[in-house]
Amino acid sequence: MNSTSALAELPQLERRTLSETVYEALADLLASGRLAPGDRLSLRQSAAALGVSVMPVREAVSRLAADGVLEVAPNRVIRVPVMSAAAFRALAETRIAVEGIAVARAAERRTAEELATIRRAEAAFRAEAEATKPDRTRAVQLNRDLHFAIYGACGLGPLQEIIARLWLKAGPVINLDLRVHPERLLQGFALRRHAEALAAIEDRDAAAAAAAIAADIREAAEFIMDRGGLRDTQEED
Amino acid sequence: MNSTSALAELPQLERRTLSETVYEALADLLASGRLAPGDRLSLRQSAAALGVSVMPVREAVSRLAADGVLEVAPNRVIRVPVMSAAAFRALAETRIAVEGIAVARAAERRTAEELATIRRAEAAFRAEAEATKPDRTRAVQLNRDLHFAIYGACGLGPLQEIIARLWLKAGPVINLDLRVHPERLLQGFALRRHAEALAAIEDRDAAAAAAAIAADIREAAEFIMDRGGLRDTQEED
DNA sequence: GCTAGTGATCTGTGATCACAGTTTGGGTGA
DNA sequence: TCACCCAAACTGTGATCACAGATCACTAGC
Repeated sequence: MNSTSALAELPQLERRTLSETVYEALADLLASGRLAPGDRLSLRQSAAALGVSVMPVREAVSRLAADGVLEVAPNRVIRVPVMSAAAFRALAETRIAVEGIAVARAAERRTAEELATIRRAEAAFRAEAEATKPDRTRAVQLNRDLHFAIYGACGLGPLQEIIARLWLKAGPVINLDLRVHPERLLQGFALRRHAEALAAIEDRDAAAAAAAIAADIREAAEFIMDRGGLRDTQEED
Repeated sequence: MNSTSALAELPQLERRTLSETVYEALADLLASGRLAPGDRLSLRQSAAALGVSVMPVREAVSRLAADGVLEVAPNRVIRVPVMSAAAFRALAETRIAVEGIAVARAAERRTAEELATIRRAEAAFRAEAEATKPDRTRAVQLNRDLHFAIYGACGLGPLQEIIARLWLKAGPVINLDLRVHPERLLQGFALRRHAEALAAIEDRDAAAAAAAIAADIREAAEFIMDRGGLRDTQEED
């Protein structure tokens, strides 16, 4: 060992377990709405589809189930929870409260670089949403990127993790709705709220930023609830 | 089937898996501070101690690890995370923000019954704390009961789950400190803040209730940080 | 023609085995 | 006496097997 100082600079390469990979694959399926509320999941089938044994899938599913993103019925059936309108409303209100805190803090504490990142993310989403033929999947991803660019400036790691879990939980409902009613994208509600949030963050106006994000969340939730996008009872697919 | 109406009254008995039982056992160990930051955990030893195979322990540990309550080092060593002072501060600030929301909502929405429950919980904690020879373990449990009696009145299920996870994460640090410095209980900080919170909830004064809980959390956190209760680096036990 | 029952096949859960990587402790070398 | 090294025992991870319970298609009986 002749150059210990050089070795110290080596980045600690993270150990990726199969379980983690499977978790991310499932989480992506849920966040993008390809797994819809009520859809069932089989350990063996998922394992076969992913080319692994059931073990990693078990661990990933149990983590998702612990977060309420999946649920195992007393029949031992794994499925994406079917949220009642009341549950969805409670989730939306929780998001408004928690994400409101994050945005408010972000507005107060954002650095110039963080502001630049947020601005870029806003522009990227705007470009996609205003495109003549917007790609919904991409728009969803860019919307997520924008929100988390904002939350990333709040300076509170635990809060960001909480929000990530809330998004995972709300993801299937929101993205399923977006697949069925893509016109919501075109109405530009989100665009307006994002612009308001960006302006407020530029001005370091915490209250206005929180209000903009709250309106963004509330309008999307109300749109979905008005459309009856929530099934009160499970349907067969 | 001659009495279908009677069958309909049967309570849906929940299925308890071994993993769940193990999870609760480990969570209790962590929440009560019997597992301290830095302590290591072995799957096989835990399984042997609980009289089960490693499988249920694996699932329980993976859930705990997903919540950041346990961590698996790149060496594949499972241990209770050693929080830096900065991480602990961030956790405390997150708790102040999130639990502040819950208390504020509880103050506005609490029913008479919920208020009675909170009042009883406050009296129980006070009785234990003012006892001539208070039982620390019991006091910790009663403190937890009081806080969650309040949060239970906020009307937002997802928010309560978030707070439960935050408590699980902070539990080892706080309760370890309480074991080392039991005198904090006697100084009555918590008692005063609890009384303030109770009074504010009675008056439906959301801001005052949030301030009281914020002070409760902040004072406990500052006490711990002043005492140097946080190890920046791991120690062997 | 319709319902009740029955067996094959699926489900998740738990136990056990196999494996690669890590830690550790005892011994051997200088 | 100290440093090094090697082997045994441990670690979590993944695969496989066994099992009880649930589901579903099908058939026997009315």
